[in-house]
Amino acid sequence: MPEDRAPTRIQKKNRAAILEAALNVFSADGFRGATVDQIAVAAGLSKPNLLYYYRSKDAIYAALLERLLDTWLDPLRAIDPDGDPLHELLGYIRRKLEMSRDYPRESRLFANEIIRGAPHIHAVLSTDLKSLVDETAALIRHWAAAGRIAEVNPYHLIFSIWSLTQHYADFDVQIRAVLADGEPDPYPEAARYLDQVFTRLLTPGR
Amino acid sequence: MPEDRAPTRIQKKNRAAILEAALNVFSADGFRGATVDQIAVAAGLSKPNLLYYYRSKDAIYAALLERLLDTWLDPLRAIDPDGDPLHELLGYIRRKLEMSRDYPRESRLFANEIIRGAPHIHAVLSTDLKSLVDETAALIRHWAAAGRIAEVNPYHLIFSIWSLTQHYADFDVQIRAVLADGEPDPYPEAARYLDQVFTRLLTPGR
DNA sequence: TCTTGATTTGACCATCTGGTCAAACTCACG
DNA sequence: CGTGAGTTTGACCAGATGGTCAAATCAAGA
Repeated sequence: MPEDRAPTRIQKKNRAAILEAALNVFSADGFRGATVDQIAVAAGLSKPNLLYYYRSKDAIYAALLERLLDTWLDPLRAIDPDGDPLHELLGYIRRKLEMSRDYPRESRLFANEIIRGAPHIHAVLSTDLKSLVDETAALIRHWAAAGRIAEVNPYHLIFSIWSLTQHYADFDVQIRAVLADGEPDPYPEAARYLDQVFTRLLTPGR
Repeated sequence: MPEDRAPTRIQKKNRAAILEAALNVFSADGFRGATVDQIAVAAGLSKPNLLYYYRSKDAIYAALLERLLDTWLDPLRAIDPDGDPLHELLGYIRRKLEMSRDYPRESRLFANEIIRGAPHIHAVLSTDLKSLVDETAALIRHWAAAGRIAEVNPYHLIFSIWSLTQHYADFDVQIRAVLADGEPDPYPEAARYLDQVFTRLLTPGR
């Protein structure tokens, strides 16, 4: 599988199928819990065939993480420094919550990686992620200094947004077990609740 | 290993050592990632010796989860229905955050179990946990109806408390990677931030 | 001290798992 | 159609892993 040449039609198709299958398997069973055979079957390939496209289990996992990291941070990058602060932040929260709803596998994949100590992406966290968060924190601080939102610790604000939104994907079973009686879909109410929380937190003036 | 007779001194000592070692290993590597040998070594026993005390890897894991579940829910049970609502809820939040700080292994163990779909404790979630949450939700609703705290969805309030506090244990590496510059211990600031969030959310009267 | 049940262990096993390899097959293009 | 690169596979391997077992060792009460 020459990596310098342009990928053939079959390469594109199979690589895509492998990553899709790997996302299913890794997010459900974790890195150690997943087996190459499982991924191969899910991708509709034999094990040696899969290893023809990715050298190793590690390589699949690494490719998957890399491809997803950008998508995952896009909502944060989409905050407009020139927009209305409260509107921008509530919009970010809404987008993150929608990502939990629409991409729970991705959320669980990252959660698992971080819980394990981020062995594969620690470098990215303390460089790319850190700078992105530093920038956003500066922006939030600037907004607060101008009196346009309340004074809050910008880093912990960001952590709390990540935590609250991703919780609905990562702890889905627990949430559904507790809410078993009523509405089966927790997301509409979650959206209302988070809006309430952050509106009350961020609205300036006592 | 007679299970009906009273445990001997050696049984007590070794079972405790095994559970302590298993907590380390399972919380760091997950169920599939952990090996019986690893746990045995960490407990200072040979593998067959360990399997003399617990029939299987599954049995160790089950015993560990069972022993921890109660401890984990104690702070919720400690809420006093006759106390001051805001004080009780902020106290619960503080206790949960302290548990994240002092028992991160337990937090990660549960997080891992839930993310995997709670295969071992799903029954407990939809019975014991659910009733405990239902009770607390009723209490919160009652407080809100009496105008003593703001009107909030009590279930999502509880979810948000779990989410925000456990985040500091489960996503520790990420938090420290992002905060790398300043104070190495995020907990004091986290406590202040969470206090601010929930005080603003719950204080009644717009 | 003797005896009996509790404890410990070395050797072993079946299965699973990540990965290899040579050979076979397929596809696109001249 | 012929050909060479790209693709697929059955057979295989070494190491890891959960678990077993008979035999050896130890602890404590009679």
